[in-house]
Amino acid sequence: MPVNKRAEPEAEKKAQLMAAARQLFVQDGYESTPMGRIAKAAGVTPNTIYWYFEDKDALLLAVLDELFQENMATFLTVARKPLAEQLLWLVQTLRGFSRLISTVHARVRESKPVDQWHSQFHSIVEQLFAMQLPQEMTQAAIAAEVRIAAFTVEGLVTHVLDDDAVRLTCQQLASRWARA
Amino acid sequence: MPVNKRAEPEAEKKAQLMAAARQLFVQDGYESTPMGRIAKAAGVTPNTIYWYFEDKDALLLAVLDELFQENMATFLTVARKPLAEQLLWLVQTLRGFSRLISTVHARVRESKPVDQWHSQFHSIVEQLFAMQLPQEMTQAAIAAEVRIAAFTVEGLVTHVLDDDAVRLTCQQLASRWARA
DNA sequence: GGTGATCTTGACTGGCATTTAAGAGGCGCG
DNA sequence: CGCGCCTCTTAAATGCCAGTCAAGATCACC
Repeated sequence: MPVNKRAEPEAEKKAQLMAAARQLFVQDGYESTPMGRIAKAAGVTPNTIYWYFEDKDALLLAVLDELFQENMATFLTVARKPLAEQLLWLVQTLRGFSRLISTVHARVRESKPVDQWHSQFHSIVEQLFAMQLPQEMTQAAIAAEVRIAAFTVEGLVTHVLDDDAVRLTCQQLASRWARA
Repeated sequence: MPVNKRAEPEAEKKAQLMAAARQLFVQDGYESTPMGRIAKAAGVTPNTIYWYFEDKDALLLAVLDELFQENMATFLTVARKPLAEQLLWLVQTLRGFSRLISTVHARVRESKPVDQWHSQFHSIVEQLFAMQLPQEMTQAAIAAEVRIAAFTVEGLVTHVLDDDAVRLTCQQLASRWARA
């Protein structure tokens, strides 16, 4: 039996709420945006959000998934460029969501779903990098280098740094693999 | 005019509150420990804490300062060992306070005092590392390497990893400077 | 033993996520 | 057509928490 033949299907309403949440999460940070503000931005009352999302955490995860999918698509554009450039692209892209990145790291401890999302995100991104490192390296060395790269990216994203510092750090990081 | 000739001088009471807060912050995390619980652990009412500390933030900073001083003293023990060992020591030490590290990074955005503390901490630690890198490197390269090291340490501290992974990553990181 | 500074407390405020239960509106079936 | 049911929305309430306020209690010194 088909349900939901309303003017505005569930998926659409959900997307609206996510758009409002996303904008505020990115701009003001997850912790600093009350559900009430998201609701107002979407033109509903706070409780309505709870009909579409289990809780604030679920809303966060939905936004994270959306952002991930969008940027994964964009990544294909730079996937064949040199590693240093990919690194720089990644950092600059993530910098646009630095508050969200901080939030994820903060919430990993208290929210199992966020923890899982975070683990999966790391797995995918690290896999993507690992496969581009020189074949001569041992598995252990590759794993270590990947961690160094991942953590450096995170640091560059979450700390206040000027663009030069970011660029130089990416270059320095990549220079390691060029001559190996 | 001498004040505070009470049985329990201000400094002592402050230390008690800090001890209670520290234990709970490290164990449960700053965000998950209400002032009330700290108060109960110290045998007072929540409001008493506010006589000794401006707010929860100030209490956090006091604990951070204490931790920093204590561990800075211990650092002198390993200061002359090879860089890779210093790195490993640092990571293992900080891992004991990983929740606090996450909290600092999360709060940097909303609390100027925490931001300042964090900046100063980075300055000192990075300075300590920079001076041990090979003299032949350019200033820019040193700065970049230091950032890579600092961010890698942070990543190793705040992410869930087994000891082997931590050790291998430190070695790999340090191997860069050995042959330079 | 009174006076003022130092400390402690209970009661309160305001913000927030989330729950509960009561509505409003459309859909299909008799 | 109308009646009940599922879908959606809401107002009102709950409970937790950081922080404020104003009234005590305790002490140090005169």
